[in-house]
Amino acid sequence: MDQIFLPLLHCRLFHRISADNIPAMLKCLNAKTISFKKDEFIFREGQTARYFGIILSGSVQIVKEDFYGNRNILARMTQSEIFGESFACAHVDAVPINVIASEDCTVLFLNCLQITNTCSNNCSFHKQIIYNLLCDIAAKNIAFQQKIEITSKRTTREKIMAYLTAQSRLHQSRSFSITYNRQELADYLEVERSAMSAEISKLKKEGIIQCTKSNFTIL
Amino acid sequence: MDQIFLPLLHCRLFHRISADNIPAMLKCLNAKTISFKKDEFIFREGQTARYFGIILSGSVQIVKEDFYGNRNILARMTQSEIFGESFACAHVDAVPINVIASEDCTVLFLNCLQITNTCSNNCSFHKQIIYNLLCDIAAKNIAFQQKIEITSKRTTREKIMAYLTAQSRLHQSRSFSITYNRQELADYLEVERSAMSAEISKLKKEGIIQCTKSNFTIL
DNA sequence: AAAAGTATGTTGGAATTCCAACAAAAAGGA
DNA sequence: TCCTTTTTGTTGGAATTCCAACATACTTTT
Repeated sequence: MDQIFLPLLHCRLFHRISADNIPAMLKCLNAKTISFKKDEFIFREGQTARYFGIILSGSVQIVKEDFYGNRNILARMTQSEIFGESFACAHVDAVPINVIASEDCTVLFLNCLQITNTCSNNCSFHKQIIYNLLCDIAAKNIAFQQKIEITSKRTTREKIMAYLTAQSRLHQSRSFSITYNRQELADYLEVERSAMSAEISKLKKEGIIQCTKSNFTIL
Repeated sequence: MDQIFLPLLHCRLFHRISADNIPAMLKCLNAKTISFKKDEFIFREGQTARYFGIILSGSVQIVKEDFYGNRNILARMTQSEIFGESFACAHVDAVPINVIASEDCTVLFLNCLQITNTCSNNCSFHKQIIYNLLCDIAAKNIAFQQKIEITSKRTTREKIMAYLTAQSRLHQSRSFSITYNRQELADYLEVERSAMSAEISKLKKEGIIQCTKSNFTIL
C-alpha cells in the first residue's frame, strides 16, 4: 500500500489534506489502479474524459498526433503528477490528445465528476481539493506558455538554446541531464530530428554547449 | 453602473452567483475600474501579479515579446473575459507576458489573493468563485493546446489552414470574419507576415479559400 | 560473442522561410 | 479633397528546414 501512498503524499492534489483522510477520499473518488507497459496508450484521442490520473510510478507523455503522423509532445508527467484533469474541469467530453506511457508505469485513476460536484457525503476535503486543482491547472497553464515561448522561436538553434536555458534555470545549474531522447526532444521542439542533431553538433563545435547523450552543459 | 454590471453577468467568474451578491463581492475583492487607450500596456512583463482583470469593454491581447523583438500573440480576450488569473493562482510573482489594449478598453481589476484565500467575512460565494475559476483556467489550458496544435504545423500554409479550419468550426460556418489583422495573425501563427500574405494569395488563386480583408470562406 | 534492433549523427538536394525593400491599397487627419 | 500614415501584397536572394538515405554507435537478445 506504500507504493500508492508515498507518491500521493507528494501529489499537489492532496496538499494540506491530512494523510488520514486519503483512504476515505480514494473510496469516495472511486479510485482504481492500473499498470501500463512502455508505449501503451493510457488515453486515446477521442475517448471520453471521465477519469483523470495520478502517476504512482514511471512517466507518461501527453502527445498530439496530426493527420500526417507528425508527433508533438505537449508535456511529460512523472511520479506524483496529474494528467487529464483539465479536460474534466473544462467539461470537454472527448480528449483531444493521447497519453502514452513513456516507460512502464502505474496510474491511479480518479473519477473527476465526483471531485467537482460536491459528493453526497459532503466531504470536508472537497473544497481543498478544488483549490489544489486550481493551483495545479494554473501551473500547467504557465508550463504551456513556456513551451510556446520556446517553440515560437524561428530557428532550430534558437529553440534548442531556449530549451536548454530553461532547463538550466530549472536545475539551477549549467550542467543537467534531460529526460527526452533525441527524437522526443525534436517532437517537443517541433523540429526535424536530423536537423536538430546537426544543430546540436554545431553548437558543440562552436563551444557553446557540451553534451554526451542526455547530459548537457551550457558554456 | 450598467456598463459594469452587464459584462459581469456574462462573466464566467460569476456563473451561478446571484446578481444581488455582486456589489458585495466587488467590495470584498477590492475592485477597481481603469480605462486604457489602444496600444497601452495593461500588464508589463516582470510586474507583480496582484490583480487580475475582467474586461468590461474593448479587447486585449496577451503578448510575449522575445529578446529580438519578435512578438508572439498568445491569446486575445474580449468583453466579459478574464486575464491574468493563472499567474495569481499559480503563485507566480512576476508576470512573464505583456497585456496590451488592442482597442480602447475598460478593465475591472480584482485582488486575487482575496479570492483564493477565504476572506475574513467567509463569504458564501468564495467556493463558487473558486470553482468558476477552475473551469475558466481549464478552458484556457485547452485553448493553449489548440494554439500549439496550430503553430506546431511545419509550413505556413498548414498553419493558416489549421487556423481557418478551427475558426470555421468555432463559427459553425464556412464563412466567418477574424479579429486579427494580417500582422497580428502572423504573430499568432508565429510566421513572417509577408510570407503569410503570399501564402494566403496562393490559397486564393488555387481556389481553396476566398477572402476579402478579414472575411474568410473555406471552399 | 554475434546478430538484430534501436538511437544518434551526417550529408546533399529540394522546398520553404526569412528578410528587406518596395508597390499598392486602405484608413485617418488636416 | 489632399496628404500622411498604416496596412496589405509582391518579389528575389540568402538562410534555414525538411526529407531521405545512409553511417556509426549503442542496446538487447539469442
